[in-house]
Amino acid sequence: MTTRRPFQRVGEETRRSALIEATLDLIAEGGPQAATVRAIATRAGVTPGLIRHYFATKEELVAAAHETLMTGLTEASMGNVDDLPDDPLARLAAFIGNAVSPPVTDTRAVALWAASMQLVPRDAAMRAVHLSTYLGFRDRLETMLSDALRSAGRDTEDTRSLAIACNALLDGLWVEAGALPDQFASGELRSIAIKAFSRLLSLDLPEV
Amino acid sequence: MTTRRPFQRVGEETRRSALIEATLDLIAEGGPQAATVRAIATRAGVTPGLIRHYFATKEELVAAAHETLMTGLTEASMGNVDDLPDDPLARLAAFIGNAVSPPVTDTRAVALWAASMQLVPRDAAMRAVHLSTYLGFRDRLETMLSDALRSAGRDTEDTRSLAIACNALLDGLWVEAGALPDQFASGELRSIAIKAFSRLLSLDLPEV
DNA sequence: TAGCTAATTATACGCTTGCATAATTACGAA
DNA sequence: TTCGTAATTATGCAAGCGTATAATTAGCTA
Repeated sequence: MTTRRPFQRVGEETRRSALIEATLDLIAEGGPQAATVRAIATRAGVTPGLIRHYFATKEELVAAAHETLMTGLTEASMGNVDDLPDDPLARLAAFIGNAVSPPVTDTRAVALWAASMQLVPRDAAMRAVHLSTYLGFRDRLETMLSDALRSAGRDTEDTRSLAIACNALLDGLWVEAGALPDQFASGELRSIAIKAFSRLLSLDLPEV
Repeated sequence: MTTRRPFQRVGEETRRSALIEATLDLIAEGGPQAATVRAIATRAGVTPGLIRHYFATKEELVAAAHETLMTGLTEASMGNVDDLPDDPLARLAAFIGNAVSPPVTDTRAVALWAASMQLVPRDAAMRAVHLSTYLGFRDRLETMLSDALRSAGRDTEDTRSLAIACNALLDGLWVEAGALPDQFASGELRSIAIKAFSRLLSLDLPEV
């Protein structure tokens, strides 16, 4: 008679997030191929079958992991912006600074994001999550942009186009910061981002 | 007695590039995991064993495909810029337009780029390649930027910072164009890019 | 025309994968 | 305290993977 592995029952939310965390860790370390059902289960301290109990398919688990990651990044970019005084320019500047500085610019996060981007074109669930998180970030940015422009008496701008460009700028800086952290002095990207936004918007954003 | 599949002998270069093309096509259509040895062989019109004859390992084939693609991308971004009249603004505008339009903005290019980005943080060789191609592109861009600024009598700008920002902007737009092609109207990104550059540089770049 | 050799096909092996399903057990409810 | 049930483990399967190796054949050379 062989002894069965002992286990504890844990709340559903705890288990789901443990599985998601394990998935993110594995992808960050070894790319998407490393995140096999068995490896995820081991990392999460459970057996593979349990994954099936919480996620109908592995695809579903990976999509959930991606959503968790991206939502976390957006929140980290928001940082303490909500606590700032009600100055649209200062708030926008703070948001920009957060988005291109640690902990948002994290090697692990960029690697994870890159891994996800591989799946986006092919996987409908991933594409849906990517679209919604992308638009979520961009919409937040667009709101701040139009607030800032309005506060300067310029409310006739094409904020959609501006938001697309600004979002792309932040994305690009974020990727390079994560991929080549040694190429940029500490704070250099923040300064570059603020200056670029100032010129893009023809606004004088505060550097600190 | 079963009949063996008839075949033709073809030059080595032809076979290699056929296999590389098949690999790129498959990744474009179904992501990296769709590019199996068997699928690649079928697409290239040969049997799987032949791959082993030209590439010691599948990894080697994928690396060759990656190099082929990236080389082609750089060339496509340059496009016909060299044939243009010697107007720095027009040349810069053409370069920008190319970088955010088909065929540069291609799903398979973005997917492959993402695949390599994910290796960059933990693979020294990939990091070196990424750094050199990144800097190569950025340096080319910086040259065009300073040419354009000088032609407008503004040669005191911090072109390094500008190039970093402009490069990030192009990268971000390029990625989104490849990841979410349906989110942007045809030519929209080109127009957005030109306008954004115009404001970033305080130059009036031609839209066509 | 004959023969040699490299290009190509054919076959098979060992692993890993995701997923289904059956067996068990922890733990709250009664 | 007992019991029911949902959470968890255990087992297995079918398919697909990359790769190794043997068998064939196309096409050049002499």
